[in-house]
Amino acid sequence: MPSASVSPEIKSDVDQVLETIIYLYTESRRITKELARRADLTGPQLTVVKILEQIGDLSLSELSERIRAQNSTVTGIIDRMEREGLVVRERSKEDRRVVYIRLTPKGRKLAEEIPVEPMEIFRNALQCLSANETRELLKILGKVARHVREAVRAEGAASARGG
Amino acid sequence: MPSASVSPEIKSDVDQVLETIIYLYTESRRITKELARRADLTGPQLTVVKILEQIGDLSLSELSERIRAQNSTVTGIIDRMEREGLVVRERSKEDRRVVYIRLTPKGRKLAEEIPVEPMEIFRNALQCLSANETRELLKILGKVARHVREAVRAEGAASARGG
DNA sequence: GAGAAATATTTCGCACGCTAAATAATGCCG
DNA sequence: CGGCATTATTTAGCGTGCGAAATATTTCTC
Repeated sequence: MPSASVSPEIKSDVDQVLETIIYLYTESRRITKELARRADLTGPQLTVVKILEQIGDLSLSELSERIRAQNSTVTGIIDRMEREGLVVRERSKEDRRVVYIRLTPKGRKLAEEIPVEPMEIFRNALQCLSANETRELLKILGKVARHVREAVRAEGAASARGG
Repeated sequence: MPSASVSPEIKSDVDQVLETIIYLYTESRRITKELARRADLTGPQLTVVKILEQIGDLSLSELSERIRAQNSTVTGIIDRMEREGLVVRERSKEDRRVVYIRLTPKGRKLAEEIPVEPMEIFRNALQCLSANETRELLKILGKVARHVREAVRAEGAASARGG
């Protein structure tokens, strides 16, 4: 997890914002992992179980998209979950390239036993803000994200020219 | 990277904030990785090289703390960097338990060739905000972080009682 | 000053997470 | 119909990332 805060002593507001975002993100992962551990799952496995519980069967690609990971990554996660008897793979009848991932009864039972959604603590913390604050936060963060997106595009163009 | 946005259709402000934070974080990692790739480095390796360039020699523990990773993780990163001749390990004379990590000339040269700090794009985007917006952002994010910390403490206490 | 507790690093085993290449099945176009 | 690009998934190889145990060294304590 690279974060590279090079001079931790005198921190500008900007660096503090960075720091806080990194804290919030890593903490949310840590929480997911901790919740998962209680059910003998890993973080990503808990995420998968909860998604399948709420949405139903998904193809591997759909699942990958949901959890923002590559297909090859999810293949591995599903391999291990299948080994543990939490899910099964089922080839689609319509398109035999597609594999659906389905919770087994064991997987479903386990999902039900974990009432808290992975991001719950994080979400609760955000709900402690007033509606105004939330809107303001969203507005400002949105602006930052927009600038990052632009910079990324510019960066991409520069390197395409040979950066 | 578990993110579990279960219903992507109707998103509340809260979920959008979450989404944006995740976007900003993952994007900042992607950018580090892309910058690194141009110098035949990995993301964490670039981070290490830049930290050592700016701060000087660090013990493995100090380095771990900087990049917010476990010692065992950093041991691996340094192993590979040493193999590539970018850094050397040197045992401390005062405390022979301690290992200092030092850039080789090759490593230093490489660091100098990468002028952009890993988080530069991200930092620039934040600097596009007005001073007021930055303060406001910091204030609100700080509040969120405080609530998360409290929730985490409460959570910890609950599980200690047998959660 | 010897044994115990503490500290710094490494080793081990496992689970992501990525890219590139391989495999399998579908659709398209002449 | 036959080949060919496209799409879905898996395989292979590598680099993190973590926790627990092992190792080496220092410090503390009696």
